[in-house]
Amino acid sequence: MKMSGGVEWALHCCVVLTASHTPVPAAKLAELHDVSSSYLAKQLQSLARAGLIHSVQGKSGGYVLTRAPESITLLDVVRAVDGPGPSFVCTEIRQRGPFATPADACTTPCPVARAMWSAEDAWRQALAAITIADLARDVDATSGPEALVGIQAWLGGGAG
Amino acid sequence: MKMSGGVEWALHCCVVLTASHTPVPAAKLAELHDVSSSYLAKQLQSLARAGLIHSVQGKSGGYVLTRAPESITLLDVVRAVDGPGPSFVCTEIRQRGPFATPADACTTPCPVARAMWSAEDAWRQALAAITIADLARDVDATSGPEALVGIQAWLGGGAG
DNA sequence: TATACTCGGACACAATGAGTCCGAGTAACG
DNA sequence: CGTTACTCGGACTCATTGTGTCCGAGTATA
Repeated sequence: MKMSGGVEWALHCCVVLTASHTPVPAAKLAELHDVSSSYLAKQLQSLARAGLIHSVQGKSGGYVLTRAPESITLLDVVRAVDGPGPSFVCTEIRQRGPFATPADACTTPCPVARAMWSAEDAWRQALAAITIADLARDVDATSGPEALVGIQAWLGGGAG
Repeated sequence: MKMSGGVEWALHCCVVLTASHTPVPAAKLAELHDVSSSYLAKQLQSLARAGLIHSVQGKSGGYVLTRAPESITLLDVVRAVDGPGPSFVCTEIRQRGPFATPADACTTPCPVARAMWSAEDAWRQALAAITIADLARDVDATSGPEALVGIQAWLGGGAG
């Protein structure tokens, strides 16, 4: 199992967007993180499609958070970028082979699938308990408050 | 994020192996589940490499569980088949770009990675709390005890 | 009205998972 | 004791998905 690397980029972008109330172009976010601008655009599009960020077109356009950072959870971002479906998919092999369980008896999901999904639920619950605001606070504590302030100024100014 | 489909097969095989104390060939497990014998062999090899099942070669060989079903957790199987590494990988983008965090300040992991890994830990913890014996018990309750008994007889007998 | 800048989706490439195959080794059997 | 038939084990090929790139449509600005 391997999570899409775009999730990391998207999360960092959300944290950075916390520091700006004016639209930030994708190119600027890409330069800030030193990643491919074209590919980052794809992740931002996913976030926009999910309604987490709003796209502003035109000359001084870019992306802005639609909600308060406190009301955007990691689960929202992961679902938007990595897809909403479950990672474990049940192919119902219990209904195949010489000892296939008859379809009548399959009113409840396969026990194997139930177990795997319960673990996934624990994962999602943990993700839903953390917000972008929590991350921003944590970054502040780790790198010092001056870091986000400097980024904020850089985002506002036109220079690279 | 997508989990390897082989995990499902491996789990079902472990449950089935619960019903037999004599070696079961991979071909028989494949026929029982109506899946590709060649591909299932790969998953069984992963389980054997991880020490969860023991391979017996020769004419009446096959696979047997090495430990009691109560002491084999879903996490063991998932780690064996799907790989032990974390699904979220941190590329340390905080150390890149114009506002890169200096390496000196990176004594602790990136806050983003910490959050994602904590969620993964919750997932692993949930998987570690469920054993193959639990699954077998659940299958018994769902499909009736006669199912596993029939399979047991079929595994022992030579007929298809 | 012209312009320059933005996003958005459509287009290639690479890595990983899915599936297959044949050879090495071993226990049973004559 | 030799033969045989059956087993696992690893090496190979193909399909799918993620990664990365590109150009065109649209809009606020000057």
